[in-house]
Amino acid sequence: MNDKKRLILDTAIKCFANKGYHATSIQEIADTAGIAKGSLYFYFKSKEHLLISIFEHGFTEFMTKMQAIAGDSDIEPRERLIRLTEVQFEQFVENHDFIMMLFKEHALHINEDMKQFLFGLRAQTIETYRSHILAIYGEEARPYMLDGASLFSGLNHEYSQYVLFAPESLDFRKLAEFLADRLDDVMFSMIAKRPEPILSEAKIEQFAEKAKMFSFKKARTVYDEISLLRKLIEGLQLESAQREDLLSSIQVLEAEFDKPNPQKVIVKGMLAVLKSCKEKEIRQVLQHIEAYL
Amino acid sequence: MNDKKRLILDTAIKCFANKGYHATSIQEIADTAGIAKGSLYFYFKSKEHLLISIFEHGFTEFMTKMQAIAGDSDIEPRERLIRLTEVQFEQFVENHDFIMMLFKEHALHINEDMKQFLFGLRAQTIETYRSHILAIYGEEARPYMLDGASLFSGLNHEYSQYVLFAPESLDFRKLAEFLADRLDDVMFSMIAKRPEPILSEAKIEQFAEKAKMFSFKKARTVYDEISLLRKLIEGLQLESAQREDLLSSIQVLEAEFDKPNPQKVIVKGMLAVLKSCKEKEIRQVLQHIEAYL
Amino acid sequence: MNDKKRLILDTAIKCFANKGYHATSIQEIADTAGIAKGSLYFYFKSKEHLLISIFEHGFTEFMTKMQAIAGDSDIEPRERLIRLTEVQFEQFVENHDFIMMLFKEHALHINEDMKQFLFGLRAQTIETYRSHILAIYGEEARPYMLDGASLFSGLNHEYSQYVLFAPESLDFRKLAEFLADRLDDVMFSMIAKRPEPILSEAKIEQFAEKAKMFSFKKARTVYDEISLLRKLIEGLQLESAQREDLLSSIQVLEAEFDKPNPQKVIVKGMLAVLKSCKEKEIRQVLQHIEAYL
Amino acid sequence: MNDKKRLILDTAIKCFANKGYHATSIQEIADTAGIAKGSLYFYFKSKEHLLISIFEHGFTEFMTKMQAIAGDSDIEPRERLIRLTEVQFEQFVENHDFIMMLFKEHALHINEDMKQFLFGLRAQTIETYRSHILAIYGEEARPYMLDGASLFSGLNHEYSQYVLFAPESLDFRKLAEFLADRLDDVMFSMIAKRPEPILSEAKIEQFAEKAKMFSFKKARTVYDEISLLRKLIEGLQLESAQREDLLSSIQVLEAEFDKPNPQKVIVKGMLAVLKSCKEKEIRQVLQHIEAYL
DNA sequence: AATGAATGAGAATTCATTCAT
DNA sequence: CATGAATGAATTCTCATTCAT
Repeated sequence: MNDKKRLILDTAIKCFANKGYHATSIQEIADTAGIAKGSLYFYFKSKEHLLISIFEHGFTEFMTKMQAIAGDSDIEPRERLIRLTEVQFEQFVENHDFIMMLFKEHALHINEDMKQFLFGLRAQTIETYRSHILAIYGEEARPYMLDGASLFSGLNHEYSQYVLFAPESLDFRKLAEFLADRLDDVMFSMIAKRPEPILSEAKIEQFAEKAKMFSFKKARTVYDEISLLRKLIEGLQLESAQREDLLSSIQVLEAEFDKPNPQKVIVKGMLAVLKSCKEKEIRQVLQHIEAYL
Repeated sequence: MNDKKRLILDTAIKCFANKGYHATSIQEIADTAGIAKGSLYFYFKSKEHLLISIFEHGFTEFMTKMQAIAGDSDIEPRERLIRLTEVQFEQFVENHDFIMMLFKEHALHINEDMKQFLFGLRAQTIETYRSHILAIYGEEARPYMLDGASLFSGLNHEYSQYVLFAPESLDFRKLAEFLADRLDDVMFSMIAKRPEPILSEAKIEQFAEKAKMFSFKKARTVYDEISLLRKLIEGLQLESAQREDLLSSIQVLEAEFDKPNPQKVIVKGMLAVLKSCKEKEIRQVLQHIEAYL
Repeated sequence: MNDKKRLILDTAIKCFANKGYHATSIQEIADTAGIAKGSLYFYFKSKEHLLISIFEHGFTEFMTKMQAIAGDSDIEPRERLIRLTEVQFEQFVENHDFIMMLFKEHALHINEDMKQFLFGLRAQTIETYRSHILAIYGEEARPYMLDGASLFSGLNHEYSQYVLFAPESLDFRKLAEFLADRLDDVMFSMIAKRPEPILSEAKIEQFAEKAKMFSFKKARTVYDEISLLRKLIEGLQLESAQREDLLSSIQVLEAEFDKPNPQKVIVKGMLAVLKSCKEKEIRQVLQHIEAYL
Repeated sequence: MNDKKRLILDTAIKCFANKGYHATSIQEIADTAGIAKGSLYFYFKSKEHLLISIFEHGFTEFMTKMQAIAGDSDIEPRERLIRLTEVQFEQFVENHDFIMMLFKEHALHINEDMKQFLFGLRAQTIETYRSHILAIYGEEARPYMLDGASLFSGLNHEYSQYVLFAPESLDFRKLAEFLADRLDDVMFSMIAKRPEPILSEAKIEQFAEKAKMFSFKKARTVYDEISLLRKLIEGLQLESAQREDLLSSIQVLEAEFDKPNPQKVIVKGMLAVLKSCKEKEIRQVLQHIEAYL
């Protein structure tokens, strides 16, 4: 990577970490980096793409080291988990600003891709912990592997904050061992006492489902929404050409939702057509319908 | 509280929870609430104050219930912690959008007050857990009370996500008990094995210090500001023509402020000239000087 | 129409007439109208839409008067053509700036709709002249109706320039009569001497075809365009979610065009989805496909 | 001419013909030509000059052939006009993109020279036609030579469009003859019927005058400018605070210019204050004053 | 109380032009 | 000659806030 590009990237990370993505202007990044605003656009085609680049670089750098350890089967599982945690903390320090940025704006849903990516990341973390737990504690631990993974993730996340704010006062190796010991504590206890687990594959799945299609609400059925929409549009004063367009898209929409497997694209497309109406109320209804996707 | 005000507040919470504070426009809130943009300003004097109001209401609602339990000494400590956790989850569901908003934009540092407030909140949570730990596990647990509090906080936070996204599939009482059991696991283990604690009062203090003072300002006089300005400008690499322009406007500025009745126009004019410097720091100083008018 | 909206519209027409669409900035329009830049956006959602509004209003105003005359069968055909021409000149003066704008930037192909509209306009003019010629000169003139219409259009266009720049020195009635006399001259001559006509339905059609799909590198069928689109999108680096969306909309698009009566809305909708790609080349292909509607 | 220069020129013509001058970026031309943006500036000192070069080359190429014919007194006048027209059409095909560009953006008034040039071109065309008409139809045609020239120009222009869009389907010789025949029709008719002419030398002159001076400036002294400024500002409806600000800056301005060595900074500053007025006229005056620095 | 038109500062982005290599 | 990185002014557009009604 180009020096200047790197400079911009690093500066942007710092700025985003300080004030958040939205509160940081391109001008600010350029000023801080000591370059002209236009130059930034030579390297990154938009603010959004700058953020995406940050993520790409941040994670590849971060992940390569992590995965080298995670995949090293020479190391015994418990030690591997400890090393993983230790290296994670080291990486936190090394990529302090990047991680800080993530901590600050937990959900940087700039676009759908980003959302999917961040969501997938979390899923992967839990997955890694789960497999380590199975490897460390054996088949007996299977019912608790998801709870164990979540518990460890929680502990990890909590101490990460201390790592981020005052890294010099912590011995990462010791901290990782400490956390592994605590995982031992809860795992051995659960294996011994056999409480009912909280999390199951099904629940995690359910959670994933929900989290993904968030920002959606329902209150009315799609059909209610669609017929409300029709009424609203009929009430507008429109050119006959536009009116016809809108009403036929509503028809298509209805037909699509009637099918056993409505095609997402068609719904999206019709909504896009309907979005040519700027009416407040209509927009709202469209958002609601969008939520059914 | 007025109905309309409540409506705006709830709508805003929902919007902020969906898209984040910065990505939500006042227009959007007004539209969603079905009121005029101007009306919003009748109830809240700015977007910032709207957010602050959200926090005030969100937390008072949230905290009153929590504190009723936390302070009820009739309940035995362990049970109290469980109830506290349970009620917390219930509150998460009840104030779903508000909590979602907090989760999404972890650090809403709109202004210094907000920052202090959010920071204090975290401190208070840890404090509550700590005192409960001491009460539950006795003096032996004292060296581990901070680690215990942090561990519990981490577990809590992790499962909170499941609570937020799929509350209907979780039994909060059972979950709270489960988490208390896990706290038992780690506390008893630590008390038994006496490992070296990770956190100490001193370290927490140090962390607090670091986290708090990330940005700060100090009051200066106009003359301080002006001389700071001169230094900054002298430090810049400029064309001699521009440099001269800038330095002479500083001179005029100083001379003007020295007069018994500085002419506002001249000050304004000189500031306008100086604004040709796009440097962030200089801009800031100019803003400060502008404030003296 | 709102006063302020009208003011903005009129000002914009004037500015566009003076310097052309591209060379006129929004700031300039706002300044000239004596309003704030933001206000303009309250009434028109973009510069492009401002232009579209100008066209809509300009033409409806213009056309209503023209069509009242064109459709008045009480008036004898030759007199009707004269009156049409006369009123056209009067309208040129009344809507001076608007017409000036059209003269200046002959092809304001801001978007495909605009292009189609302007093109249709010309077709309609020729059509009007043609029917008048048939009515005036009878069946004998049929072989020359297209040439006649073009000749008259040419004469008309040429003298329109004088009308626009120095209307006060011209008597529109006399000018219209003069032009009608000249049409007589050429029509009678052609009817008498029966030269080979230059234009035929087929040639006009051919011309229309060419002119419409201009800016196209080569004429392709919809299917070619769609498969080109697929290739382009497959070549992009996209998140799997978006990629899937795009590819399935292409599939729907193909399926729709395969049907005997493709539904316009569905095509529009799919195009709307595909427009999320901002790539220049893709955009172009989308415009081409749009043209098939 | 250098190969590379020719390449750039041709590419630019093509781009300008496709999208218009303003809508085409230098980057686009460079990309299409397959050269670096900077290289373009080696051959042409600006986008404007590139356009001017296009015109120069386009017209010299175009005109040399035309003028060879126009000036060939061996050819009998009517035949000369036909040949002229024929060659014109041939040239249209040969320089298709260049002509297309002219048709698209009818008035490329990039600067005053360009305007004069394009205007002169039109005048010259009319002049050529006029002299041919006199030569063909004799002194009797004198009263109608201007109308005849305009009529022929109109016919010519109209059919040029067909030539541009579908050249392959037209026989240029036949078309030219056809148009000459139509000129015969109208000229003989006018000579016979002696209608009142529409155009006269005086009117053409008047038209030229009007068309030429659409924008103009005249030099004033600083003091004139300043007092104009004061009048303009006094004519504005302003808050008393702002009004005072502005008027006092005008006073300072006047005082400063009265001094033997006006301080540049102060002038600049005052102008900056005055720029808070967004009025177009005021802005203009400010620019003029700025020029005195 | 409520509205929505109006504002203008500031945001992202584009682009002609320059310049060191 | 050629390049492409760098610039910064200008442009379109957004949005929190104000204000007359």
